Amino acid sequence: MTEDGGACHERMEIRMIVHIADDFDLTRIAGSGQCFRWKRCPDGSWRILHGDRCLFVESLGDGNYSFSCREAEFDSVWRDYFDLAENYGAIRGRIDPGKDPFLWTAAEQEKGIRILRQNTWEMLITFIISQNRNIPAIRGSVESLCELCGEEKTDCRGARYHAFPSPDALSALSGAQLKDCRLGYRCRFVHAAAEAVAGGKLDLDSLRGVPEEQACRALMELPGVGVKVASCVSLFGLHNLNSFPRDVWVKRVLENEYPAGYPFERYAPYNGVFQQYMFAYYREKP
DNA sequence: AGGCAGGCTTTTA
DNA sequence: TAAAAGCCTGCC
Repeated sequence: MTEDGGACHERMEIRMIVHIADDFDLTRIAGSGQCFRWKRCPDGSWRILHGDRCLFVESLGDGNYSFSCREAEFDSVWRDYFDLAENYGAIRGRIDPGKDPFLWTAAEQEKGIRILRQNTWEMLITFIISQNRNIPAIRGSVESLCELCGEEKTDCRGARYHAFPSPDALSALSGAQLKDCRLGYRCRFVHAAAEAVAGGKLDLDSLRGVPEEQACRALMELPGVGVKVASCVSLFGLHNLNSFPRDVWVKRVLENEYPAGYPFERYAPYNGVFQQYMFAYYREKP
């Protein structure tokens, strides 16, 4: 039907249609500051990189989505990545608009966000990089790292991409190479984290399922990992939905909207989900 | 002892 | 020029 601007190379991608009745807004997830390797394609689909995999997802409306994978891969990889077993509508339903109008508005406005189950190692490096930087700058550095030492792959549309670097690949980089990724003073933090994980001193898999506070303590033994970065790794990499990262925006929310204190007990064990609504909502506010 | 100011690299708006 | 999904050090 419509020509592709003359650049219509044949697509070999497999497509399957998935119906998702629960919250699932690709644009909001992409903008929520938890993933830095999603890219919107000119055709409106999203290219999503996860580990060494690449997926294209597109919203078709009415809760239907096109996924560029077979059912087996959807079931074994992406259902988990998108946390589709969790009911985010029900989590939002725990907010009483009368008791907490601010959080209710934030959640209503940012409806569609989910907490992705991302790779713990990738989250550790990404959030070490994130400190004192805005989201576009974080994206740039992560992408540079991946191009520098991530395995080169080809996606189902024939384009090249780089997987996130392995701990070994990253720990093998020289200081000068890391500097080229515009990491600044975070260079030594990234290198130390890569050495710790590659050398087996820090076993990220062993942190799964352990209490959030214990996991954060272990992460904070790394230089450059404080409370904020550790809680991001806990929430986005270990999927501890009660972890509550306090960045500058969330601190503003707590100061401005909850001067008498925020009711953490009321929202356990989903404090991290509500944190995402508040973060995204406040960041977009004029 | 624990709370706080200042510094740190670079990009973005 | 200030601020950015912060952390570390040194000082009191």
